[in-house]
Amino acid sequence: MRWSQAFIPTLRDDPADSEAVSHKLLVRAGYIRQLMSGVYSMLPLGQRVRDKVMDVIREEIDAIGGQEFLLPQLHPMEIWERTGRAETMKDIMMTFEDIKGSPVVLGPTHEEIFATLARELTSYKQLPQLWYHIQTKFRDEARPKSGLLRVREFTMKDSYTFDIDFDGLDVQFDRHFEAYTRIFDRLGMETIAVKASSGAMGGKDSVEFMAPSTVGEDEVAHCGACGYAANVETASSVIAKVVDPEGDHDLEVFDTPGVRTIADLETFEGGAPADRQIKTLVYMVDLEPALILMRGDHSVQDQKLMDHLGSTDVRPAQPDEIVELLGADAGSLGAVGVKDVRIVADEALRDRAGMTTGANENDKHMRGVDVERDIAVSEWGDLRQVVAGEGCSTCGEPLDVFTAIEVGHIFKLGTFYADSLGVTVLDENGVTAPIVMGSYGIGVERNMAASVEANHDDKGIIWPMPIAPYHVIVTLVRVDDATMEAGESIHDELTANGIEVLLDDRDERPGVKFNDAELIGVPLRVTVGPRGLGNGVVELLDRRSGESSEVALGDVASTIARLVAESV
RNA sequence: CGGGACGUAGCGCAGGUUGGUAGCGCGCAUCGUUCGGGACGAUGAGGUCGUCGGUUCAAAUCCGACCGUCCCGACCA
Repeated sequence: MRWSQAFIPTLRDDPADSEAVSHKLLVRAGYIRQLMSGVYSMLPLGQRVRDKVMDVIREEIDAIGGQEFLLPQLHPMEIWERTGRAETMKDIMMTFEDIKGSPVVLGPTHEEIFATLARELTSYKQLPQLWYHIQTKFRDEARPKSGLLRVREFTMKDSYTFDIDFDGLDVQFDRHFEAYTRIFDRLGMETIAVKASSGAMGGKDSVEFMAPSTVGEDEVAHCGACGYAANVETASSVIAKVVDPEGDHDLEVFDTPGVRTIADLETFEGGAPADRQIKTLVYMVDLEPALILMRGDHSVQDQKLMDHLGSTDVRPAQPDEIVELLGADAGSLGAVGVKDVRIVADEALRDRAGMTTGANENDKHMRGVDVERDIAVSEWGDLRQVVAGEGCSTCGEPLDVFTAIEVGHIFKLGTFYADSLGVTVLDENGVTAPIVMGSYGIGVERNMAASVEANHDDKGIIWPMPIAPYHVIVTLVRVDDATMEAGESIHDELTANGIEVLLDDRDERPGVKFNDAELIGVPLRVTVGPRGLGNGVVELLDRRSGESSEVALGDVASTIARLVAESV
């Protein structure tokens, strides 16, 4: 491809409405343009990378036995009602009515559709199956952000497995785990596989592949010593026990004018350190109030709370709901003496004594609280948000906590879809058995962006060879006849060897061309100019290392073909 | 959905408080000089100032409504 004929609109300045590095670079380097919030056009370079990401995924899923389908983007609402997900996913579903007035959904995912096809499976002899497709998904995210990292229209590879039993599911799950590991490696990313909250899928195991990044939306707790890794939505840790004063503690209410926070009470005369306070939070769980008790210096992890309660209808109570329940405002709340309300206490409060907490009267607190003696705890749970430096629950070494991008997610779905859609086969005894399903997703464009997050420098993108839009860029320092001729012959020879070449034949100053080459991130650059040609050589530059070497004209094609073959 | 910011040429921005012929840089076109790390000179093209309404002799500027985009939070298999 000749750059002079290509549409590669590079920009000198960062776009004003971007924050994430991958967003800035993909726009500046001419890969993408935004059409509306969370919706992007793929320009020619972007489309080439997208295609390559899909190729990598396709190769690895084919390698574990995948059969590629292409399912529709338009779904009848009715099929979503059958599994109940029309309701659970209504907030992100794009819907409209067709000309007859029938409700239609722009597919946010395809479990229902694949499961429907799977009803044609009739015998255990046909199992296992591994089906997948790469298709556009629509999710009306409340808040698209960070360029391609969180969008409303995107491409996803989603695969689905069908087995006669859970042992078979385990095998397919493990194969996907291996395939995903290879995919992210080829996409140039370090990923950590973490246990995730099973969420509303009702499945058993769920593993997320996380690429550490400051712009990631998920937080991961990771132990460098033993390898324990979990989304903070499920992570647990061990903490040092706080030693409470010995002896008897008498309940005592005392005045605390103006004290509204844990920190206030720490510094207040007669107050208590945060780890000797009880934090009382009011939540509405399935529309019923509940008290959540935490140690003063701990935060409740909402997802852990939801998992513990077995409900997704959980929210903090409104100020007026709090007053109605306890008779005081947030800042003066406590659970002592509270009856007929569900009280859930964090494990860190077990056996604690002589604690301080709110007295359910504004500007008053209560000291001398022995948790088990004074509070009618209805259940205990691990509700605490893990913090960096706490002990690993497996080996005790300090945990690291960092943000990461979820680049893939694999689920053991179990028989949820089999049950709701009637996906069954006859087993070897002739008995009807539900098919056991797994589902496995990778967002294509999100992985493009995540790869850029992991592969760039201050000059621009540094694509890993397997997904680079071109393997090599041939930069002509001058566009005189001799240089052009040499450049064209290198381009032709490389192309004949199956190398993808971008020939920068633009009549621009060398600095402009070098900067553009670095910005768009092609891994190899061949610089052709009169200076080298006089000696029969060109310069070969490695984008990532910045190392360059002189290569004789006759050796260019073979040298590059070897480098590309090594790194694709 | 709550909070904040922004919307003026392809891109990045000024102008707005004090209403009166719409500006700067980059990019773009033509010509000339230049040419191994974002050149220089000359000439030029390009804008319903987000939309609608109001105030006014006169609105990019003041007022109102709406639309859009980004950021923080909430939400999110």
